[in-house]
Amino acid sequence: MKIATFNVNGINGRLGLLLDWLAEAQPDAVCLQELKAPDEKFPAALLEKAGYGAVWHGQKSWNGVAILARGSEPVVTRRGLPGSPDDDQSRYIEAAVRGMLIGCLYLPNGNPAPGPKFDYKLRWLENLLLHAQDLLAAGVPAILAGDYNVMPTELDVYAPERWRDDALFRPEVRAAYARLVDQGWTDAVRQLHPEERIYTFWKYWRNAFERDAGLRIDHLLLSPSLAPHLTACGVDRTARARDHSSDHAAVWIELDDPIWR
DNA sequence: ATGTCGTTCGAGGAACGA
Repeated sequence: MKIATFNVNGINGRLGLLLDWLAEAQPDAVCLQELKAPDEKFPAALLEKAGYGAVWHGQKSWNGVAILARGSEPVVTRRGLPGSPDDDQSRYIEAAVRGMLIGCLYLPNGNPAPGPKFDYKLRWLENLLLHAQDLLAAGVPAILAGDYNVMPTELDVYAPERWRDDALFRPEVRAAYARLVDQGWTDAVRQLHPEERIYTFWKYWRNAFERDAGLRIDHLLLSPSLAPHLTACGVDRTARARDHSSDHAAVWIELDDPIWR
């Protein structure tokens, strides 16, 4: 079973790109972030035509997350993280897909730091950690995938010294990410490629992609029951290389158990 | 400090978030 995460940076503005990528990559399940579209403008019919059932949690202008499943309808288990009823930003959706629970998240950027946006990011992280702990306690096969807006280590940044004070790399957020992983989650890409420089995002500015001046901020975390089934992973750079692409590439993993095919 | 996008509002291009 192939599961991917892709920050599309505007689902309607990049619909052609998304459909091309789906046809080419053929993922079984996909987490999408930054839809930048309200619920009523989610292109469900076109995705259905492409063979994907979908659930979504939209928002006008900003944020917005969705989960796609090839040949089936994801069953929503929650929209928004528990413990944050006053959070009006659409950044989390969770659904059951083929016997596993998929949490799709778009963590706050948090810049400028320090400041209220950074505080919001830290609060959001703490809520995520609480929920992630509950998922592990429930013992279900689960995956938490999305745009974390966190580079976990120096290996995940093309120029660590320049990002030291950025909200995506500050010690507080790296520590929170490390605590999340320490709960028992497996960072899939790092598990298979512990030493390799792998990026998933490149700014639009200054030919960052061409220079490979990137960041690894899109992650797929696997619960203990899923981690042993991880067989492969990758970053799809071809879509990022196209004109008018998202600033993120899609990241995918492959799980081997026939139960999940 | 800079640069580049998508989106909104509202009718051209600025503001905002990333």
